[in-house]
Amino acid sequence: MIQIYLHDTLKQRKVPFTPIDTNNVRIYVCGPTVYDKAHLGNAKTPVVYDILYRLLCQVYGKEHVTYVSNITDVDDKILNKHKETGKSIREITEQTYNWYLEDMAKLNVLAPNFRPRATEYIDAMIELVKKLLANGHAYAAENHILFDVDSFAGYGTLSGRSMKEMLAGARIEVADYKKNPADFILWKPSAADQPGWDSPWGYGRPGWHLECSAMSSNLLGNDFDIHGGGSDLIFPHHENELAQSCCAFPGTHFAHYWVHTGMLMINGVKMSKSLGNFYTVDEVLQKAPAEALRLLFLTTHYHQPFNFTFEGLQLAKNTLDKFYNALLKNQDIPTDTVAPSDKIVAALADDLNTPLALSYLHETVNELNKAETPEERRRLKAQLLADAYMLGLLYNDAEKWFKGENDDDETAAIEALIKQRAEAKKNKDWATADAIRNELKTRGIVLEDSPTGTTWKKI
RNA sequence: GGCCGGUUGGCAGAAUGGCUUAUGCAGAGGACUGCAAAUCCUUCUAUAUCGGUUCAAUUCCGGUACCGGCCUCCA
Repeated sequence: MIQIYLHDTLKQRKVPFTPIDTNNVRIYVCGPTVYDKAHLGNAKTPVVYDILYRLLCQVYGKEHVTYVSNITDVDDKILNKHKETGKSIREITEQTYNWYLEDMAKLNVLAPNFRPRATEYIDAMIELVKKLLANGHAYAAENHILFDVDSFAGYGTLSGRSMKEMLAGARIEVADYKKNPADFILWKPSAADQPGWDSPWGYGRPGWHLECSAMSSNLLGNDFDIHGGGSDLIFPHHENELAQSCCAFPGTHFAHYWVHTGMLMINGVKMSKSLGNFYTVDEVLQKAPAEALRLLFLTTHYHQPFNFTFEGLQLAKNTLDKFYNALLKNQDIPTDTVAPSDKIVAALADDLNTPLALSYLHETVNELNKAETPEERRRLKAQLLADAYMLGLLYNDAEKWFKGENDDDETAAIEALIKQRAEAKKNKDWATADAIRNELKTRGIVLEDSPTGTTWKKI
């Protein structure tokens, strides 16, 4: 069994990955807060973990991997959206959730085993707060329940900062009822017109970090293998999850490996809602197929910041044109199901080196283009598709990739013109032949002549 | 201010204590083609900077510069 290496945030270096139980490898990834259409950053992270999921399935077997990715559907941003638009909370979260699922499907992200929603785990969260109060890690102040940071010696280890450092440059406005400025909210009161649930501490709602602790322990157990998310979640979100989970379940370690993805940048600046420099997945997909966006995400190592440009998106599209062109030329070759190549698996096992894996894909495509015998083509085509599957690529039909969804009339019209041109070519009437080709080109259709005839593609 | 990460050719982006530093795009030349397109072949260009360790560093260590992230909601 191949050894997987991952960059662990806790150890701040690449380490060999050893699951707690190879029969049930468990991974939890923080999903989006559903209050608005997903932006590119919201899409990049699930694409990265989709690769990790595919790798874990390949190495340990699909039935031995449990992948959980949550949906945050209780949050003040949703509340604000409700105030702005007048739409009900339920309407906002349902709609946004469905948009998110559509985006994920377009990006060929495999469904996790569970997509738990925070509102379905309120009882579990209340239980967690009770435990923390009972064992002295939480306290009540002015109707809030707060986590007592000083009660957990390990606080700050994940994000690699000491309490002193955090306070040094802190810009937080500190509520005066906090014993320590870093104490964070486990449960807060809701006004009558705000969403809330009855609890031992009155009508209220959970603090942000609580849901992931509750859902991970319910679905994966108190100790599980990998916890993932964007690097902007390291502090305070993951630090706080870690603290409250370890304190609620003494003797457990919560996640054994922490994996974080680099931020998506626009013109060298982190893309974020608060800065307003963001693109939604939706609007980007108006300009290129989803697969091009997926491939673009994989051209940079996940741990690095990723700079998004529309030029890059176009290059990714061109790369896929090259790949699909090779598949198109070998359409008639039967597709065998084979295992992914050792090289691809090794590249991904080395902390998800997707750029290296992509370079192998290029090599295979080049070999396929050069292959002379049907046996060779058959072998290389199968290899290419198996390798591409590990990256979640080449999931489209080659012919559809180039021709799109056309109605029969359009197709017939194009083919009639190609037939006319073939006649002209036969008579060496190059002027007519070129005129037809140019006419089609203005309609975005490119012709390719070959010894066996002429094929067409949409650009 | 504190903590963390980065700096590889025209661009994107891997890898590596020494041998030819991938891969893709772009550029140059060629094959194929009626001409194209697609494809194939050949080819030019890079390790921020200054020190240290070493027989040998782009790679390890330290300083400097620049860039970015986190420290507040964020994937």
